Amino acid sequence: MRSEASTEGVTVGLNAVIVAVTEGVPRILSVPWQGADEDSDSTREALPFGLLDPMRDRTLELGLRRWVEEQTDLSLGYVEQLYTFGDRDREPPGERQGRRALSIGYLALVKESQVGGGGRWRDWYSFFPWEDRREGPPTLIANSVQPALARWVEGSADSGERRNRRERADIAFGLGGARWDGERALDRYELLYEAGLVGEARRDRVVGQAQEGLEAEGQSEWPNPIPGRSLCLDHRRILATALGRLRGKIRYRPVIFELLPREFTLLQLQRVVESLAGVGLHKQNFRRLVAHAGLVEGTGKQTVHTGGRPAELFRFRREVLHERPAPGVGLPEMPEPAATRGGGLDSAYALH
Amino acid sequence: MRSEASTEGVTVGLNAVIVAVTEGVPRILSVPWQGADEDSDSTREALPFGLLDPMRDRTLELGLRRWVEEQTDLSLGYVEQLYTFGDRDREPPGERQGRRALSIGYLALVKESQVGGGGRWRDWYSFFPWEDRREGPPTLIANSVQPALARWVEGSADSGERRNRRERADIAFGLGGARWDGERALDRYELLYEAGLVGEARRDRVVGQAQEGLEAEGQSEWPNPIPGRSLCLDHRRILATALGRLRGKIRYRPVIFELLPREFTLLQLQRVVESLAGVGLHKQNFRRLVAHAGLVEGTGKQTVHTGGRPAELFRFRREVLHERPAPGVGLPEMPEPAATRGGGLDSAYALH
DNA sequence: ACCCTTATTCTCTATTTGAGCATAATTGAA
DNA sequence: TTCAATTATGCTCAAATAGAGAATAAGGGT
Repeated sequence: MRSEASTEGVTVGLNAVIVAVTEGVPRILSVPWQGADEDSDSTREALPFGLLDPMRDRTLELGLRRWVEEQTDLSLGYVEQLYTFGDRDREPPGERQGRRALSIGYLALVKESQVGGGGRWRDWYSFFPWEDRREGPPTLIANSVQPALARWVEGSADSGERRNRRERADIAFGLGGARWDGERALDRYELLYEAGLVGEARRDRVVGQAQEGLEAEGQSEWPNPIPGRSLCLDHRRILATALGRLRGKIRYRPVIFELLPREFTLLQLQRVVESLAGVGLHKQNFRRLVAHAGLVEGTGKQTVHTGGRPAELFRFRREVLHERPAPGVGLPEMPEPAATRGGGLDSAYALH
Repeated sequence: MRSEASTEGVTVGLNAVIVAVTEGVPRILSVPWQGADEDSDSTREALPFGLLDPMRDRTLELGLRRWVEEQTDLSLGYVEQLYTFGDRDREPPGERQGRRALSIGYLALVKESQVGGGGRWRDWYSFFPWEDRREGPPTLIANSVQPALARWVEGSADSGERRNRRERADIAFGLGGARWDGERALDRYELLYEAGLVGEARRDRVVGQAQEGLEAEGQSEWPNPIPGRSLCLDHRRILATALGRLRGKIRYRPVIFELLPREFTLLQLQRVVESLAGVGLHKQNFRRLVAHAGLVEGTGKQTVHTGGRPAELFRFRREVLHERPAPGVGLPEMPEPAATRGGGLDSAYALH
């Protein structure tokens, strides 16, 4: 059961989403990019990446660590493989040079203290403004995303396809009575890509999956993109994958402490969780949750106060790994967002 | 920030873990294997796999579907990418032919009706006998795994390393007061591999990460492997990844219905969940859970009875995707396994 | 002393779990 | 026909968890 095929000319790129949280802002490291993208300045930026050296790197993760440490002065703590992307059509035409490119995305977490002046630490939400709901659902969704998606839904001639699109849009963005699910960050980005609502789609000549009514190459017909910084190649897709994965992970593994100093206040911890989850949390209940779950333990020490009563310093409690099968900060199911209710796109269904 | 490296000679294999559940037994499809493994018959079997044809396959997943459908008469429903493996040292020496092999693992779910006579549908737990706890913790753990791991722990000269090993073993296998976590199937397999307790380790000449006291090549010193069917290359590792991932997934996405006919009884549903999760569930509470969560809805129809009172037929309720952010069967945290308590390996800690 | 800010403790209620008892509807055997 | 076995389904009760917020504590500044 082996099919013989020419696998020559495959290039393996290792891409790192390197995350840190500073002052409540989740940030990722980006680097300049001198590729052949024809698009504007916004895509002249990339995730740090390098090629796998098959003769040198014993494992993929070691390869990643090698050149991250060669090229930055970061020391990566937690590293996790995310996904391998290899769509032929997800590269800009200028980049395709006869060889097929795979990119393996990695998620790496570093502590705030590692955020130096060197690289560009971009606010993660500058790439996905619709993902930050700490202050409630962003107006961007009601003002831009929802109408644009509605147009995309209506843009299909086939009524079954319209239902399908409406369903996907509702579930991804929590419209029409559906609830917002922070972990679906990739679904949301992919949907916008398919609908031609992000710059990369235009660059790749994506025509929203049989986007009837629009000419494939009729560039004047492209809808206005939703705001949000682009990246070269498929790097914003990798970034969305990382966001969704990390949001899921913090719920059942104590990875959040990789982003914090050894000792921290509960509010610091809460802010880091909130910044990644993209939702605001109830302070007293959050405290009860992490304390009761045995995730943290108090050191006797106190902070030098910054504003109010001094807070106790806590540290991660390693023993929790013994006690619970899935120790994490178990985010609440967010309260129903009053804002976007009702005006949704309505429903149908398609799995995947 | 691109490092130039020779990426020639990389081969991309697409591997499928194709899962079905029949009569309460979770099964995966395997195929014969004529590779250069020197080991015994047990490794002459493989996951179905094929090579990516970079010129032909537009996406990785399409490539996978192409040759699965070419080579079997299965129609894959749900397909999900698992992980990309590329350790140089995880292939048997005979297989390394100058080129580096990456394997991208996929998980695919098919319905019971697809299980034909064609392939070999192996009981998933025949590869991982320690993972099936439906009848409580298997005696295999207390009888074989625990003592063998204890020897491995003691096999290190360095006391810090011993603590580290003990910690990992405890958490992975739920020993020493730690709780069993079904999703750590990969951790468990990797631990056994490192400890030289599975056949593949011997084949690959792994010396349990600085296994002092054993000669690297002194084959007579190898510990007896833990029972369980082997596979060629790193396929058992992919299989373990799939098991852990699927166990996690059924908790928050309704993928379980991909394995069931369109209409089913609640007991059928429960048996499928149990078979994958590897634990037994409380019947009445399971019923309450899935009904109350809105995951299923009754059709008026009844089964033709098989033994007792006829059961109502249910079907998956698509609308649940609108109502809950993470619809799944939310497994309970298993009751404390009375059997393995107390006799554990004791504790220390190491993240990851 | 009083106000502002943040921390921390508690209460109260509603919901979700865990466990098990009781009842219902079949089939097959006595 | 009646009973035993078997599976389905409904219901209860207590414990644990989650959501919301009041009340109190401990700092700084004016």
